[in-house]
Amino acid sequence: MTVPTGRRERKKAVTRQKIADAALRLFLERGYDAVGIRDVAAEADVAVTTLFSHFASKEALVFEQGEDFEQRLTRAVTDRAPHEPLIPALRREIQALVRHCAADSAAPVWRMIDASPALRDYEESMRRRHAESLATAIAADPGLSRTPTACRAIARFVIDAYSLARAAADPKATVDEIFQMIEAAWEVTCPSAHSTGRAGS
Amino acid sequence: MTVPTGRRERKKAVTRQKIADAALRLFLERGYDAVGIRDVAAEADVAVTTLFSHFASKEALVFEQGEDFEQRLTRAVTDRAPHEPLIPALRREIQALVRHCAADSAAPVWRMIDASPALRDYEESMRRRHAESLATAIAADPGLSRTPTACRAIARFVIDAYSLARAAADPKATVDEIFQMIEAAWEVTCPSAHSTGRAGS
DNA sequence: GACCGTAACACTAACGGTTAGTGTTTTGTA
DNA sequence: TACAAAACACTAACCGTTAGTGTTACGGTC
Repeated sequence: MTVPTGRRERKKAVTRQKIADAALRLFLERGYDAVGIRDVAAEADVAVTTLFSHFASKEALVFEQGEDFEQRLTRAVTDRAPHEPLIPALRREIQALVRHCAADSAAPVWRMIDASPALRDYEESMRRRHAESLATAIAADPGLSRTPTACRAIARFVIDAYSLARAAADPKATVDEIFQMIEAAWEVTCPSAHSTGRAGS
Repeated sequence: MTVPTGRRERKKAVTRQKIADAALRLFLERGYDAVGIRDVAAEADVAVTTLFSHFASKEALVFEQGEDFEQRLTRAVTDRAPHEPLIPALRREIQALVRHCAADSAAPVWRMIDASPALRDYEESMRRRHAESLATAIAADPGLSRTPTACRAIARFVIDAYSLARAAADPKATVDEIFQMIEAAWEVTCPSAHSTGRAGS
């Protein structure tokens, strides 16, 4: 039983945060590649092995924090209004996510990520996992009965939109442009014949 | 001056092939993760540094061989018949590439790749570079004047189709299904008028 | 044919991320 | 209070990769 109440949990969270803070501070100060794991561990005053018991990799020190990404996308699907069409809901969420990166107080972090190939690769492979979750969420919605392949494809396209928009000069316009394409791609997968209208349930 | 005729070039190519062969043999025998760089170097009877002067990384030992991928895609764009539409040409090429992986004598290699996260990640980040080349090729075609964003998006979608199809139970059908979506997405970017669904910004 | 610049190759040693192995302390619960 | 589990620490290593330093073999030139 035992609701994992917990002092231990709290201490663990504190240690984790201490590590994450130290890492981010050093990374922003000296640059991601110029800071070693041993530096971070020393700065956070923990052992290297302790660091790795909290974070799976060096890259995770950057990403595995308040990243709602996956949840926010799947919830944009599952929690949308009863008859709201899928694609606009996703577009709105992607817009919000992109805005959050571009104009945020956390902009230096994203500049750092863009500056390091290791971090960019890590992010992309993360996003691929997110795409799979998103595909599952879409496939699970009884209102839109599409093939698994169509769901997976659309999920990838949405992630592509995010990825391209984040690198673009005008992120907002980029999202809009790509989502027009996604909308068209989605409608053509509609099971009930095809025309402009969508079938809903 | 001097077509780089060459005994030296030949010897270099031989060494490179010797390394690649040794690597592939060991990888297939014991599994990619169970074989170290030092093992490969020893098997090929070269020094570790020599190995790395021929291949940029361990993963490159698997991929950096007869991989036409990038060229084949860009050529499918640039070398297609004068008035042949873009998307069907790309679809044909992707079909060929997927078939080549799935039913080939080289199937064990692809099974090995799918079994190793490191290799999968490497492949994906490779494909992303390929997508950029493809986008450039599409953007350079004077026959289809689309925005850079539309070109980049379509290029990504095409790569997604390849990626999803390779993992699917029925690759051919998967390519066909996703390319119907891509076709729709591409047509909606046509510069020659048509009512836009909404106003954008 | 001797000569020189260059590129391939080798060897040692190391660096940086990551993990195994082995305790030691803390903490929740019996 | 005692015990099991989990966090934490430390050493030492593994593995991919690179720097530094030579040595050798080739190709083009005089």
